[in-house]
Amino acid sequence: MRHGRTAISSLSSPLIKNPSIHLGNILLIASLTKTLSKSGTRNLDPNSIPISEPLVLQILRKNSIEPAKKLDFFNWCRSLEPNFKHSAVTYSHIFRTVCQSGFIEEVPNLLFLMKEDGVLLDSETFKFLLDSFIRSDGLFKARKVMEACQLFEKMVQDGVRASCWTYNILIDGLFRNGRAEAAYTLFCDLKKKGQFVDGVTYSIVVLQLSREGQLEEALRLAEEMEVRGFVVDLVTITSLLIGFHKQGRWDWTERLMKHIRDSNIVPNVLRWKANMEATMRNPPKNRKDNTPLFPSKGGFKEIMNLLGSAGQAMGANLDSEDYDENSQEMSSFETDQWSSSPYMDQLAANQVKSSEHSSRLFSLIRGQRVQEKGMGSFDVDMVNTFLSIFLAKGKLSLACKLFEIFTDMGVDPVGYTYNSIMSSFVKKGYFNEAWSVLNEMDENICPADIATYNLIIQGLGKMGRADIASSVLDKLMKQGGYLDIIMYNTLINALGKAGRLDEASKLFEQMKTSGINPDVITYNTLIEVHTKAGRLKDAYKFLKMMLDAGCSPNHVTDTILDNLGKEIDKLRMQKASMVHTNNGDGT
DNA sequence: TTAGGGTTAG
Repeated sequence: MRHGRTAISSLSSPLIKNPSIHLGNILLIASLTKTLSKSGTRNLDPNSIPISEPLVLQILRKNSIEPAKKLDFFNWCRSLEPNFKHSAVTYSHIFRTVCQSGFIEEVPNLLFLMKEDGVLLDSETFKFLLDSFIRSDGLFKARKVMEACQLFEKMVQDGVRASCWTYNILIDGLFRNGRAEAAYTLFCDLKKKGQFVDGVTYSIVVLQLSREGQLEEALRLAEEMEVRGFVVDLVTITSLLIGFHKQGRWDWTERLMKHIRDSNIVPNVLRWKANMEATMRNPPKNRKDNTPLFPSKGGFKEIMNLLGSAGQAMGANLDSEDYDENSQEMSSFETDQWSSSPYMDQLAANQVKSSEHSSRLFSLIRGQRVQEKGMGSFDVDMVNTFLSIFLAKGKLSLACKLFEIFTDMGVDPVGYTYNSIMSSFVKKGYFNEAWSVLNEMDENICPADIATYNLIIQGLGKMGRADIASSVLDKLMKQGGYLDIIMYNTLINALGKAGRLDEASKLFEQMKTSGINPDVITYNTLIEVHTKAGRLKDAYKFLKMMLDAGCSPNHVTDTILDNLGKEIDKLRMQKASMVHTNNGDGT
């Protein structure tokens, strides 16, 4: 009851002047009254209900009230009387409400009001806001790097305590949003000052270096971690191992072992992997069945329809007959025969039992790390990681077997697992399989996320159906989704490969206007598709743009530029020979 | 159950 004595009924009159607010608050007042009578308030007199903080919180916590109306209510309370102030808890609530429901643009104004109310942002909410601004996990999360940076500076100025945690969100966000330079500089500065750097900070930087193929530097940092007393843990090691794998440098694991104090981790990871492979080498039961992977409820029907006649085949189950009729690519499938599969039956029938032989090898209790419990304690994320490594190597059979073991242990595959499997089907050109998984993927089992959409676009691009991609995008946008950098890059690639270079360039512009900084992949893709199309001037234009933007080329750029160089030479030769021929004619 | 590992380019 710390705030005013204003009665609700007397407040409804000024609101009527603003119809939209009025409508929202009629509902709120009704709900408020209901809440009060439920909580046993006696002699409910609408003229004497004070707006108090507990009441405000009660309203804000109600799931049945739309976020927009909560915001209306929040502002309405504030307009009641000049002295009304929301509390820190209420601000924390309203921030979560607006961020989680797509009203992130309300944040600056709310911060302003907060300052006016003399309320200081607590560090939890600070972390939450920073995270909302800079990361892009879900379909509906906004991503605004510049705003995030400004928010960060402002908060630190206002006296909110920065921590390793907040800096890590910032560094990771900068890396993920094409600002590697800024991220790395920040990391080095913090290190120099000896502040706000912990094992996770190192792990974030090691990951980025590994991704970029800068393995020497990544290893050096891992070594530095040890020297400075931070544990090189499983997450960091996994990042490095994936980097090694991508460069085909498994031999580097020895160097890694030398650097790591806990000498058991790397051997354990490798032994775990070897055991897994051995288990999978045991002849699978290979019983063919045509049971759908997932209980069918449909979904993505619209996309299937768009594909027209090709869509006929898309509902097809995993049936080996299909492959023989298809391209050469398909016939290699025979040598990498997965089992399809008793486990899938179980999955479909919702009867997942635990199996005897495999559960001893892999215990999947989330959060337990290998250094604590030895090799039986990898978590779900670890399995997903290796699944991806197998898939990237094109070992679908191994990957599917792992998937079976995984589900057999009673672990529900997460969306990521489905995305991985579909994605590698798409990469190998098994579109029917990919679409059938997609078709069966019920929104309730695993909601489609941005990665799902990304692989659809990738698949459509590979099928040479970039034309359909825009329809998929429409569907995504209608659901309130947004495009992330991977989506843009994938689309640009798909359009470029389809020879629709102007559209690709248009998308590039759109990407910049929407505040997403093109990264090295964007530029590489643009240079590559323009080179292949013989538009060398344009290719060169994008190269220049890349350097001007301060985006450093990487090893992939080298390969692409080699090709560009060759094309330019070829053109010179042609010109020279033409001149030569002309001269020859002349003499 | 709280920030980091698994999706995009050659």
